[in-house]
Amino acid sequence: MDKDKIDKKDHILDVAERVFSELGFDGASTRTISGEAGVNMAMLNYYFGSKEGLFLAVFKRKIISFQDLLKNIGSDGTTTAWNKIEKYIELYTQRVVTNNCFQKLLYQELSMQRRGELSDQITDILMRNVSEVAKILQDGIKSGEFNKNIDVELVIATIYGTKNFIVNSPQLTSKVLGYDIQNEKLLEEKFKPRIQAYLKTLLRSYLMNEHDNTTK
Amino acid sequence: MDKDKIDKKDHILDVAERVFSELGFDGASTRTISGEAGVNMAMLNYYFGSKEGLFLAVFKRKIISFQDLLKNIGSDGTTTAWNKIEKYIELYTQRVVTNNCFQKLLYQELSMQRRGELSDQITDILMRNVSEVAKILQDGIKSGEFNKNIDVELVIATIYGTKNFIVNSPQLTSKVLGYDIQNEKLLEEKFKPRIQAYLKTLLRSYLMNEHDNTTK
DNA sequence: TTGCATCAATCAATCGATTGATTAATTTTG
DNA sequence: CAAAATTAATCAATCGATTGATTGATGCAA
Repeated sequence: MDKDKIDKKDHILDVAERVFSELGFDGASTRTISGEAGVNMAMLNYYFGSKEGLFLAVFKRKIISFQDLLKNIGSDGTTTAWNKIEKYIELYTQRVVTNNCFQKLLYQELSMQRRGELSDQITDILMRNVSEVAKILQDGIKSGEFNKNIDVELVIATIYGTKNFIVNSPQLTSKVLGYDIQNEKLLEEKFKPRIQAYLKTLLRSYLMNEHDNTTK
Repeated sequence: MDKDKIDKKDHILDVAERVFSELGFDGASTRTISGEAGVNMAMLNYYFGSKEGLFLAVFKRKIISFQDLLKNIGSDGTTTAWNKIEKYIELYTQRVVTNNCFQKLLYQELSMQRRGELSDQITDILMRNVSEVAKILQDGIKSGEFNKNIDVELVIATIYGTKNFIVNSPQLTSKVLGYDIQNEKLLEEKFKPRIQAYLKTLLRSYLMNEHDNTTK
């Protein structure tokens, strides 16, 4: 049945996403992926053409959900810039919790500039996210809600970077934080509220308190 | 002569550092490294035991000098905690500018948890850096210099994460910042002063301004 | 319905290439 | 000479990919 075929492809993509996330593109062999997915090696090439084709398929499937989520952010005209930032932090951290394997894979791949076409696609999509946040910040400056001297671009680097550091080096951060970042339950119950509260306090301090930031 | 041997080893390490940085651990074959270094393949194993040993040697050479510098900052009893943080930011960003290829490699490797022993060793060494900063922060809290509600561990994640985000996804951040992060001259002249000023302002706001951070 | 053809799906087996590592022979050095 | 350094050649292992054979389901003709 056609449904079975789609389910199987989807299952392979699920497994591939996890294995790629854990081992990277090079480290994840087609044998490992097919083995863990419970399918014959040849099926990967049969369905996706090549290892790289499989990798791209994993990404494209996710990319679609990216773009849908994007539309709900920043378009609300009835609230303050700070409320938008808070809302964004909440949405963003939630997505990290539920997709942290993929998030890791995403920035892993982005940091290896090999496979140029793919890197360009990822960059373009992430740029839309970035532009959205930048717009919120700039609106907040214009309205006087935020300090006029803030470094918009580096604030964005802090939001994404703080999260990435934790997600992409779980071995290190688990040691630093004192609990296992890779445990889903702990991630949801302990990490999520903590980083949400932290990012809100950190950004409110920087964006809304008085300080001189003459150099830029 | 003994000096020649050390020089040759050092030359291999130089080349290996560059090739690893460009291609990652997996992508860099021992043949490529030995070829570009102009030595026989077997010399890598002769000197460093294995590919992993070579990688570790590259890593250790880089990290040791930095750790000495860091310890000197932390142990200075004549200055404030904030001055130590400022000093650390300066030292750290300088390090990133002159070693950004290696910095990228470092966190690339850390984000792949494969090669357990290697990851563990990297984690241990980085933990020493982290602990040093944590100690400065905690001392600042005790002395009343910093807000008592700050999230020490996540502040560290912000310092390292902000930098990593920029260094590890240069394609994206170059677009965001408007200039090429991979250009050494621009990195030194534009990026370094900018991120130094930003991190100082950001952290001073969070660490020293009044704010409630009840949730943690 | 029966018999035949078609086609996607799946499999074990194997391909050539490349990997990191090792050997044994050779050269250099002290 | 003896030890250390260096080499070419080769090792077994693994990689991604491809092959030809087989399966089972489907459609169609008689």
